[in-house]
Amino acid sequence: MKPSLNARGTLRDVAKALGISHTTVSNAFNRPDQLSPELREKIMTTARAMKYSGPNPAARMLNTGYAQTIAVVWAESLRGAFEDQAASAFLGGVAEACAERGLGMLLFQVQGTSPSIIQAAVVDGFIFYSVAKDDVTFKLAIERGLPMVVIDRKLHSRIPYIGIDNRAAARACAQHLRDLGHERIAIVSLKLNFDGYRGFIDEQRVKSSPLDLANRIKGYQDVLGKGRSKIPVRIWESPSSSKEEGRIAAENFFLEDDRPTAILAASDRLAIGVIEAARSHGIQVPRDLSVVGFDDIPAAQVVAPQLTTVHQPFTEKGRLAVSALLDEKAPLRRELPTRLVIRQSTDKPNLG
Amino acid sequence: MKPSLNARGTLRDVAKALGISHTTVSNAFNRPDQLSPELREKIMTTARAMKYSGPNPAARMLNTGYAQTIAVVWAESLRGAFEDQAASAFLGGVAEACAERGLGMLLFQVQGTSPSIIQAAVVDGFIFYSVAKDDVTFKLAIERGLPMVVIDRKLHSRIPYIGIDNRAAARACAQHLRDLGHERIAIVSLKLNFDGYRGFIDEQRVKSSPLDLANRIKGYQDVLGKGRSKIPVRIWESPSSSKEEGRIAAENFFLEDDRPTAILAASDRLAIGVIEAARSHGIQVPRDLSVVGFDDIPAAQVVAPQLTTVHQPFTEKGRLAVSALLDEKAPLRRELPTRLVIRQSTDKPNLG
DNA sequence: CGAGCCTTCTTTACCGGTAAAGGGGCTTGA
DNA sequence: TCAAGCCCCTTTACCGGTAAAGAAGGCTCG
Repeated sequence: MKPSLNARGTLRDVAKALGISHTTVSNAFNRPDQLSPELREKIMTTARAMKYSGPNPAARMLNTGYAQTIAVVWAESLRGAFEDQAASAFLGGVAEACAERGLGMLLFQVQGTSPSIIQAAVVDGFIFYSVAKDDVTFKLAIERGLPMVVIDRKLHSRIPYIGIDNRAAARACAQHLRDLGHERIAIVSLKLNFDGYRGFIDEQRVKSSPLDLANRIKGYQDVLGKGRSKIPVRIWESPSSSKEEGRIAAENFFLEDDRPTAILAASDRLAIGVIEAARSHGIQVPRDLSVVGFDDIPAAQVVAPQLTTVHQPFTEKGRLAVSALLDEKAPLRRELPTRLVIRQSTDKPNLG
Repeated sequence: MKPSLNARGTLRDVAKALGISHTTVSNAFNRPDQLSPELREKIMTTARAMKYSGPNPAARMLNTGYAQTIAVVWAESLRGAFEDQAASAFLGGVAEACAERGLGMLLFQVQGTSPSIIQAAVVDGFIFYSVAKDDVTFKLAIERGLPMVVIDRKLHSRIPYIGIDNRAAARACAQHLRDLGHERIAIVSLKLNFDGYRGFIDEQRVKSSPLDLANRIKGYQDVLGKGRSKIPVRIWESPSSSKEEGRIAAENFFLEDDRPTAILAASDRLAIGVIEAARSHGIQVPRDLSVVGFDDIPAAQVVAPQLTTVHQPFTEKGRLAVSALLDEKAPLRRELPTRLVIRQSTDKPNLG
């Protein structure tokens, strides 16, 4: 790619062509009230003729200090984010809020990219989505001293946080199953650490997880581990949120002697995978197996049976992230409400 | 938001603190081989101590001419794009290609935003997705003279275009239905013009459409309107691609005396809506009604029955868009291959 | 032993704008 | 009638860097 930015002449060229000061040309573009309408018209005409398309954004930014753009930094694969309806909904909210404010939205993928793009980003602020505390990118962004917001993870006491009360939401899921009468319940967790582990895990791993997502599992446990009968729960950890991972997890539960009558999945995508695995094993949902998801992505209403899940306001989360970044009076930490949506994938256990 | 960019001092401040030339500091960051390792180390330490986090991106860009960022300009609501798996897949491809090249990806929504953001965008090039020929944004971008690519629409003979052969793909869909023996076939079209029309349309509207999407309908017609028996086809136009619109379209076809035995939908989202409408009318797919989609979004495999549709390589499209923008040798116009994927939503017509 | 060269920095000239202050001519009002 | 004020435009000083050329000192090598 050739340096085509200055291929079209500059503000000064236009000024020279008209024999006027370059500041006047600048004013023609930025402060129409500072010059006569006639001259302004003449300038605009000349500019068009010379194919000058307006002030160089970089130069302008150098003066004003504003990029009119905010960055969204994505910890993992952006491509994966676009495939994930939950992530997409969040990004949609950010996009919407940006559009309303006339801002651009710059997307960065951390994984596999040089962290220096963070330093090179021409932006006014950063929104971090699911990055680790010790992420280089995060540190670099802090060093830049620009406004920041972190989503779903309380990374820093001085940096605004937006998330949900995962634990309470998860409790509602588990309670729902318990109310239905389930006693053999299994859990499919999302990743609890950065080691890419896949398999059965114990309570210790949940306790020591640095991720906020662990609160979902803790929430399940809050309900299942107390009351008249403590329910021994098997937990499977999936390294990522996808149908395939959900299927793998389910297969492993199905192998057991005492197959669970219900499965709590930490995301809808996992839950959908569980349902598919059940189908291919001839296990009927919800008759033989109840499944609860988390997130309430659009697909939750498309699968058969429609998924019982926790609705979380992803779009609103995105919108609030922008607000938290730009509005001085925005609160430092904010947790959005969630609600359990009971659809068709849960029912009383079939003990026949 | 306060102007926080220069809150941390500049390259010159660091130089002054060390009593050296500012160029040397610049070199410390950009050309380590131009100075002694010891001095570089000292500079970096001082910089860190002074909370100087590296060269100002805007200033750097002003010199180098590169923003290390490309823009994706979206004609309609970006929020809608994130909800649409087809659009998301494309964006995912762009994101992936950008990440590989260490570029940022700037997203713009045209709708409802001031077009001037195009002029203000600190970018090296533009990818336009489904914008109209007379879109102001598009014109402004041309004026800026930066590299451009247009997706799915041949807007300009000199600007690279990436798309698919909609007509041929659509022919394959129609042929599939015909091969199965269908004679009463209806079409649900995507928008053919910018007037927001919803309802039955005639052939004339298809012919006069300025959009490339019209070629899907033309492709259907190619097959249905020829051969031993011309099949009279009813066409419904939906203003946007969504389940709801598909449902509305289907409802209108179901009202007719001679209900179609098959429906060709111009997108999977429409097709899924059609299937849902059928279900709520007690019409079984594919026994009573065959449905063909277009795009092969992930949801096409999640719905029951799984959708017969045309697979198009969205992610690849995104990747190629970036390549077309940056690689000098990329072809000016390129059409990607598609293929008909036959799943469970189509069958022989039930004439019983 | 001195020319030539490399290493390591510095000087100077931009990049393409914006902002604040300045200045000439004309209107206004006491 | 003359100072004050306004309209329009210009001058000047930056914004925070990069790049090319220059200079001082030490090294190599014939």
